[in-house]
Amino acid sequence: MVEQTLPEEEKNTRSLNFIEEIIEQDIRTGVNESRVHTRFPPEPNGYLHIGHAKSICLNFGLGKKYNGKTNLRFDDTNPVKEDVEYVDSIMEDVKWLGFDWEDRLFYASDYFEQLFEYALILIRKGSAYVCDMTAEEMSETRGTPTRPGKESIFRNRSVEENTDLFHRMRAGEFEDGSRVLRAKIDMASPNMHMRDPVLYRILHAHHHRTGNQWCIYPMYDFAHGQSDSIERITHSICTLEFEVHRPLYDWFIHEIGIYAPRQIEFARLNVTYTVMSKRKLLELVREGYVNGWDDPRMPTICGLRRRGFTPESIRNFADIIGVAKRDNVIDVSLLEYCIREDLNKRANRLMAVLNPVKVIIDNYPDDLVEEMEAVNNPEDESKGKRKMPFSKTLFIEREDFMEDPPNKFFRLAPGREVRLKAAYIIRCESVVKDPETGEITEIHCTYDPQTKSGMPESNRKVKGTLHWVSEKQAVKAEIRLYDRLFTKENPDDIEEGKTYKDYLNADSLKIITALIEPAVSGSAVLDPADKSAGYEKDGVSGKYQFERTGYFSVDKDSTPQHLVFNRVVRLKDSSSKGEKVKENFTFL
RNA sequence: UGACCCAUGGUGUAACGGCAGCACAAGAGAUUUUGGUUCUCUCGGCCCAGGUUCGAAUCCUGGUGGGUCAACCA
Repeated sequence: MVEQTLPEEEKNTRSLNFIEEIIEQDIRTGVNESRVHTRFPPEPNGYLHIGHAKSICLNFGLGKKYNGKTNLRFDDTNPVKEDVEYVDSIMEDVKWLGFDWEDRLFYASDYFEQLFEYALILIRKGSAYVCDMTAEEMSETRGTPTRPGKESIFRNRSVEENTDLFHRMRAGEFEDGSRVLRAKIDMASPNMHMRDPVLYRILHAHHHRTGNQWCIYPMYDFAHGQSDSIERITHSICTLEFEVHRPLYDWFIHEIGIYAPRQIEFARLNVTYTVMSKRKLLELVREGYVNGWDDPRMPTICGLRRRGFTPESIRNFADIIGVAKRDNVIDVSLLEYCIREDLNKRANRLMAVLNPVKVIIDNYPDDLVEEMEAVNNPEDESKGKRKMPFSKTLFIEREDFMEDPPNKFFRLAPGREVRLKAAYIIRCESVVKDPETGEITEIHCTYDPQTKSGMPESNRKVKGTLHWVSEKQAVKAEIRLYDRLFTKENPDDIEEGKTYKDYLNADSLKIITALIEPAVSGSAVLDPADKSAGYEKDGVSGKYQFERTGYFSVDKDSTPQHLVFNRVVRLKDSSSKGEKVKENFTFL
C-alpha cells in the first residue's frame, strides 16, 4: 500500500465534493497505487456547451489537484453522426478553457482492433453471440422495465458458429442491420441494459478516422469502459444517466478480465433560461433561430467565448456551482456574477453612449477642445490613465435626462447639476424639442469652469455623475445587445401543445449604433491571428466596461472601418430599488 | 405501478452522530467622480412519519416527491 500526502491547500479549505472524497479515500488506501487518472470523453457530434465545461473543469481539475493526469478521448464509435469539424472545435474549446491533455489525445477508434479482440474473448467464453433478429424483433423481445424479455432464438449458437459469423460481419459479408453481436447476460434482468445488449452493429459507413477500414462498429457500452481500461483510467466520471450502465460497464471489464477503472456519476448542469441538449442546440442552429454555434446567445463554449466570457470566469463558475448527485438548475445570474467579477478587476473602462441625446454647453468656447484625464480601471492603478477630448457639443444617454424627474432620479434635469465624469459639473438650463414628435433634440447646459476634475471646486456634491462623449471625436460602433434566449426559466417545462421553441425570446438580440470615446480606436479589432479562436493574448484586450452600462467585447466581425461590440452582460443595477419605473433608469 | 438514484433557505452547495454554514439572488444602510466596486446588516432551510441514540440533517424502516432506464445513439 502506498501512502501519499494530500495537497497542502486541502487543510482548512473548502470541503470536498463527493468525488474528491472517493478519490482521497482511494489515495489513502492505495487503490491503483494511489494514482489519479481521469479523462474527458466527448463524442465529436456537436459543439461543447457550458455543461461540458463543468465536466472538463471537473476532470482536468481533479487530475491537476491530485497530481494525476487527464486524457482527452473522443468517443467516436458512431461514424454516421461524427465529424472532424466537431473534433477540431472540441480541442479548441478545451484548450481555450485552459486545460492541457499533453500527449494524451486518444480516440476510441484507436482501439477498434483491440475491442474486436475483446469481443472474441467473450465469444470464446460463450458470453456473446451473433443475433440475426431485426431491430424491431429485438425491441419486441426486450420486454419493458416491468416485464422481462424473451431470449433470442440465436442465443445458443455454438462458439464456432459465432466466431465464424462475427469474422464475416467484419469482412463485410452482411448487410447493415442484418446481424449484431450481443452479450449473453440476462433477459430477465430488472436493468434493461443487462438484457443481452448489443456489442457490435454492422454499419457500412465512412469513419472520420478509420475511413472504410471497418464495417462493424462497437456500441458505447462495449467501447467506453474498455477504453478507460486501456488508458488505465482510475476514476471514470460521467453524468447520472449512465448510472444504470455501470453494472454493464463492470460486467464487461470483469468478463474480459482487464484492468478495472471505477465509474462515478454526477448530476449534469442546467442553467435557467437556456437549453442544454445537443439536439436542441443543433436545432436552433439549423433552423436559424440563432446565427451559428458561436452565436453569443448560445450556451456553447464558443458562444460564450464570442459573447466575451473569459476562461477564468467559466472555470470559477464551474468551481462554485459544486458537484453532487441531485438534479440542479443553476440561476444564470450566477454565471453573470462570475464574468462581472472577473471583468471588473481586469477590463479597462471606456465611455460609450448607447442611446445618445445632444448636450450643448452654451458658455463653453466654440472651438476649444480640452484633453481630460480618465482613469482606465479604478480597481487597478497600474492600468493608468487616458485622454478624453471635451468640447462644447457632447452626447449623453437619453435615459440620463428627465424633464420631470422623480425624487430619486440622480441624473440631469432642468435646473439640476450633474458631474460629467472626468470633466466638469454642468447645469441644465433648457431643452429643445422636435415640434412634430415632442422628442428632445438638444439639452442646453452651462458648465462651471472651476469644477474641472481634480480642481478643489470639483468636490462639490451633485446629484449624480454621467458618462459622455464629445460629438466631433466620438467613434461610431455597432453594438449587439443580447438578452436571454428564452423567456421561460425552464424552457423544457413545456405546456400542452407547445415546444421549447415557443419560449424563444423574440428580443434576445438588438443591434444599435453607439458613440464611443476615441480611445477605443485601434484597440477594438481583434488580431487576425486570434480571430479564429476569438480570444486575445492577454485575456481581456478587446473587453471593456462601458462606464455605467455594462461589459462589452469586440466581436470577430469587427474591422477598423466598422467596429462591432457584443454586450457581455449589463452592470449590476440597483437604480430601481424601491421604484416602479425601472424602464426610465436602466440603459437599454 | 419494476429496478436504480436523489431529497438542506428562492437557487446552488456544506455538515461525516454534537451550535445548520457559505455563495448567488432579494432587501436595508455606509462609502463612492460608475445607481458599478467595496464594506456592514437583514430576510430565509433540514420533504413527511416512525424507530435507534443522552443526542439525528446525518443511521434504520416506511411513505411522499423528483429523476433515470425499454436506439443496432453517446
